[in-house]
Amino acid sequence: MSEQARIIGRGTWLDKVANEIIEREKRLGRDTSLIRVESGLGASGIPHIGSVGDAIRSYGVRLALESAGYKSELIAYSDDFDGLRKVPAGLPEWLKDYIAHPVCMIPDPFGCHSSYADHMSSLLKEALDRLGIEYIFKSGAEAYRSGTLNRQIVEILSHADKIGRKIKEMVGQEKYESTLPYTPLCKSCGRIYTTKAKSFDKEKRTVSYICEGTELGKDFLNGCGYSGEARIEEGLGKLMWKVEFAARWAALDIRFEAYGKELTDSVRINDWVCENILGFPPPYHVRYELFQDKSGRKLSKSSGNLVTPQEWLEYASPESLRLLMFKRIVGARNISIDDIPVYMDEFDELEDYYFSNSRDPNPMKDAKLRGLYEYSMLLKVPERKRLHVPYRLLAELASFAPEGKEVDFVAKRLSSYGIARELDEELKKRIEWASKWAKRGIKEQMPDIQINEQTRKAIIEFANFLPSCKYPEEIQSKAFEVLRANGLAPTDFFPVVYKILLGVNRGPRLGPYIYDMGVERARERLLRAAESQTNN
RNA sequence: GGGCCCGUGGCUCAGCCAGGCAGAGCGGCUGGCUCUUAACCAGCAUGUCGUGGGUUCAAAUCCCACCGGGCCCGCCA
Repeated sequence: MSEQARIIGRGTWLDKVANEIIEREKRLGRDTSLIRVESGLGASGIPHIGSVGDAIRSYGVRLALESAGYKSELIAYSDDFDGLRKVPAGLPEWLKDYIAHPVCMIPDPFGCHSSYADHMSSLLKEALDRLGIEYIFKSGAEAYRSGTLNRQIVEILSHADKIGRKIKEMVGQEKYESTLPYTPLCKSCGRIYTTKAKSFDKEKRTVSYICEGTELGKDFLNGCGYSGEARIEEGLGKLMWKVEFAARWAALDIRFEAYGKELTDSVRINDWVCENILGFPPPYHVRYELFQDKSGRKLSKSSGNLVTPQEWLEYASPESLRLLMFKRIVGARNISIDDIPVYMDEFDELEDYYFSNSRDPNPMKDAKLRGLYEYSMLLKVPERKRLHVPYRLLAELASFAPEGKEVDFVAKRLSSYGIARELDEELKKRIEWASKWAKRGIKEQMPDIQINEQTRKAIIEFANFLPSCKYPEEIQSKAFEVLRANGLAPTDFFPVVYKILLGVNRGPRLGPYIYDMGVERARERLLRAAESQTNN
């Protein structure tokens, strides 16, 4: 119990993992002058929040290793030589002609990058850059081309029978008892996966193959019938997934890699291959749950619940996303863009804690909270607390701010509430995030309003008076003047006005609001609404 | 067939990985401020922490079994 009470590093799971890696490396007696960690970058589809999550977490482990006094670096390895398995939802139909072609050899459907893979991994790299994640980029295709994996490929192919039997034993898959775990790029049709590797010539370092087709999903994909030989040195072929990680780990000297739970079996086999065929103790692993939407379903483009890092960073700070990933590794997380305010405020709370004088009575929790903050800031802690304004307040204010004037409008409000006196860059960014969030996906539609004759008269009268108003209070007074003159109660009048201007039946004090949005514009909106009712 | 996750106030969830008085936001309700309207202020929650066992001085948290919901693997990558 006393040894359990020891605080490791900064008290987070990142420190615990780093510590376990270090202990293990010492036990193995390996050189620890550089502890390299890896994260895979998928290149077969639009990157979602989980793809960057893997990299963010790996980078966190890197920081924790360095924090413990060990040099470390993160390799971001792009699977750009994988074949396209299906056309992702939302991408052009013509891509189906490229099924089973390596994604690095498919044209970019968006037309802005040199290939499909380049486009996808650029999105990922851009997100990582914005998140302050440092990494060394490696392209899988380039690794094959340059011979990085040659030694491992030869070892694996030389022991293919042994590996095939082991795979059968471990997961029951029989395929590799009769096929080499290597898929050459067909010299005739340019596809991988459709080729079946028949035999390996260790002397010539070639694989002979026939392009005979393969099952992909539910369909069978016909081969082109070509048969030929692939030389390992040319890099025109790749290892199958059940053994590819192992080759990478050994070739790049990887000591840690996290993985999502769907890869469990694959990692088990790769670990075995790494250890027993390549003689390299496999990296230390942590397994994490996949990110799901609020109803517990998998995030996917076709379900329309995809959360991309780009989207997140449009509405929220990089540190909020880093916090989400660092907070814990265990358990599943249901995430949704709707919850952005929660994550933003959570970060502010953590920052408040960090800079406050009160301490959690449990030293471990205290350490963890402080550590979590430091890691979320990538260990670059500011001098003092930044200004915190509840995200929902910003969003609320921005939601009825006149279009294009959100920042000024919200800043003015905050100032009048005494929350924030001046508008600095930090606050400006926050307002922009909250404002985009609040206004996301709203369709410009005239709300369905019932206006009775009395109210319509009052609204028209009020609207026509607006252009002559010079002060907010003038507008406010006029509103009451008009509604009384027409024998209306405030509840007959205001909700309708708000509904027309904002789409909801409540809102900010009317005078200043109309003043801010512009009297001409308000007049036009009110008249249009009042008149459209006449026609019904 | 194998593995995993989730189940906490009306709703959405945090807390669980390193046990220490059951929490937050939203919604709702009451009152204040306001020329009724956003914001703001004060107040309001008798919660089987899915169920049943176990460990412990102490369990939402750790262990076992079960129930309900969901996911992954068992093609391929």
